[in-house]
Amino acid sequence: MDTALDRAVRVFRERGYHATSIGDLTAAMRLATGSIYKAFRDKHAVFLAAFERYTALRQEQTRSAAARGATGRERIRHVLLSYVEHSQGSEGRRGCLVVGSAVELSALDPVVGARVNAQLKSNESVIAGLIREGQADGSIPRHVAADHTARLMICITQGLRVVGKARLPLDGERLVAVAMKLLA
Amino acid sequence: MDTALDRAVRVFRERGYHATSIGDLTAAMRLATGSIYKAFRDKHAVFLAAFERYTALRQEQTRSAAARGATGRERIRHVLLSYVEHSQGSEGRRGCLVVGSAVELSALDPVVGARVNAQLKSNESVIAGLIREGQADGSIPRHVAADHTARLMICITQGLRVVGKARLPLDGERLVAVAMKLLA
DNA sequence: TTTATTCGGAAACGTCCATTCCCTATTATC
DNA sequence: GATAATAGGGAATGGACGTTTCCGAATAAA
Repeated sequence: MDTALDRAVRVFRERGYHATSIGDLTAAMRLATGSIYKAFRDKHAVFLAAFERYTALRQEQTRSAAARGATGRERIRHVLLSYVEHSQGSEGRRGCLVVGSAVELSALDPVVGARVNAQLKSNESVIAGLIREGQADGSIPRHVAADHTARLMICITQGLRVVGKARLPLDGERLVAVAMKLLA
Repeated sequence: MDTALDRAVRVFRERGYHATSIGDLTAAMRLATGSIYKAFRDKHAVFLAAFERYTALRQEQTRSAAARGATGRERIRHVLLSYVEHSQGSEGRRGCLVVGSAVELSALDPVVGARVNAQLKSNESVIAGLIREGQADGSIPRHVAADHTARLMICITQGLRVVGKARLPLDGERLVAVAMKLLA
């Protein structure tokens, strides 16, 4: 079931919600129509489950990226680098389910809207936490405004996914080097 | 016809492409079905025309925002401020047609994909031009990498639209103040 | 006044979609 | 070994969508 959901995640990331038909889902999930409707109430429920699974996976990936750094500053650098990597190439073209949901559904679907909002806030507080960590360990100056800088970094990460989906090439090292000025 | 197209822009921004039915368009454009199909080949053509009109309008708005500043640096500040303003409140909830198209259509619709790509590159070169302008007038240090900084700023602007659509509040002055560190 | 033409409106059509229903294996229970 | 229960597959259905076509009104030309 989880592998079927992973396949659903993939389709929703590529096509978005409305452009994904039940036929697309049956093909991708290798499940017949009836089986999908036995496991989920409707298409919307499949999407919500896929969204949940996607965010859990991404949170884990971000966590492990952060763990690659020793200081708060280095942790943020690795998180940003990881975002750039995920926004590039075939993975980038596949897109981010959070960004996709925010753009396509957030305004008209309160349930999805709430989850997107919660996810962005959660990501933001992770970044803000890393900034404060860096200020505690001395790798980030005290005068950096943790909250506003974190919010701007969220904008950068979400923007990276948009730009990546549009196939603009992203030079990870250089881009992140510029972004790190925000922590000066 | 142009006012009808403006109304189409509005619907597409709010609902995206796939969630907008011809019925939505007739209601918004105050045109009957037959009239729309007399003016445009199909729904896709309406969307393309709306996209064209939207980008023209936004380009003009950005231009006039830039004109509010005296130096290259100040021009960029006003452009960023203008983006934050447009990403907030009801205008923000309405969304950006470029971001929406990038996320929803770019990967599967080559025509739209090309236009989105071109639009992003155009915006990026405007920013890069302003950075070089600032370097010429002394308001921006020479060591700033115009191209990479411009690309990162595009990420910020596109990310702002995503975050704005998700209804996170944006403190324009503070956010832009942080972003201006990229020009240090 | 009559004819030709253009423009907008609305009904009609065929397709595709989400959802339901029913059938068939397979597993568990007695 | 027979039966009940469950899970999966696939055809059927009702509705909505994009598109086409036809009709009437208004305008311009003769």
